[in-house]
Amino acid sequence: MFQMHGMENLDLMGDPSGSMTTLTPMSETPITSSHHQLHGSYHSMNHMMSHHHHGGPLSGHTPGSHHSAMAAAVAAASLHPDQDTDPRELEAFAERFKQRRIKLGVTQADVGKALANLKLPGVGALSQSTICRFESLTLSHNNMIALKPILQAWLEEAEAQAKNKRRDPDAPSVLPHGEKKRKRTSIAAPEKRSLEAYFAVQPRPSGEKIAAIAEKLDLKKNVVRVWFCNQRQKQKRMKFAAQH
DNA sequence: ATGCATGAGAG
DNA sequence: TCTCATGCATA
Repeated sequence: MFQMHGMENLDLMGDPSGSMTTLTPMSETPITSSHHQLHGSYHSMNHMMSHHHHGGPLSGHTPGSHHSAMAAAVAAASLHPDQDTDPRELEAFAERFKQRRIKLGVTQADVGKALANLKLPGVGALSQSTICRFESLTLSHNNMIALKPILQAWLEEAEAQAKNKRRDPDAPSVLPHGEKKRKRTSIAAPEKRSLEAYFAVQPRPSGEKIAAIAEKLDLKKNVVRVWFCNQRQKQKRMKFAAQH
């Protein structure tokens, strides 16, 4: 149970040129998102709607002069860096968040949608995936820090309204019909094991190595490239980060 | 809950 | 090309 699949005699591991590539210590300002999109009609809408995160509105300054409710959140985030960037604090908050969210009878998807209603500058809706990942700490440290004040703002708002026993029967979504759906490639277990073996010795293979691996495993080069990218991202997620 | 994918931004 | 934030699709 340890088959080194397609690693036979392919010199994919040797790296004479010492291509250690970058070791970026996160020099940018990856704060949060700004995108609104509900359901995917990924047909012709796929390259125009998508997302548009990064360098988001929360990246350091408030465009224009529109601080309001978020000013508090932003202030909190910058006035107590220690507390807000502390992995344990994040972990504690994530747990509290989830518990209170459930107490309110709100789903992860609901929270994501509700964020858009908070009208915080540059803060739109988020997906169920992201809320789930926040709660389970499976986001990067920076991402957790960026999302915390936003989710905290939502939580406070939601609990305030819960007291007033507010209820809003929102209209169920009407899924746009018959649009092409994105298909998810599934990498078979044997191939995945090989990829993991390669990754263990070379997490950042060059384009040529990727091509070689792809051919060996009979996978699209892009699939292999993306697999490595996602694998690297995984390594950086809080859960496995040796920070706590 | 998580696998594979997209796209903006930065080299 | 890579990273990073994020999401659709699916198990």
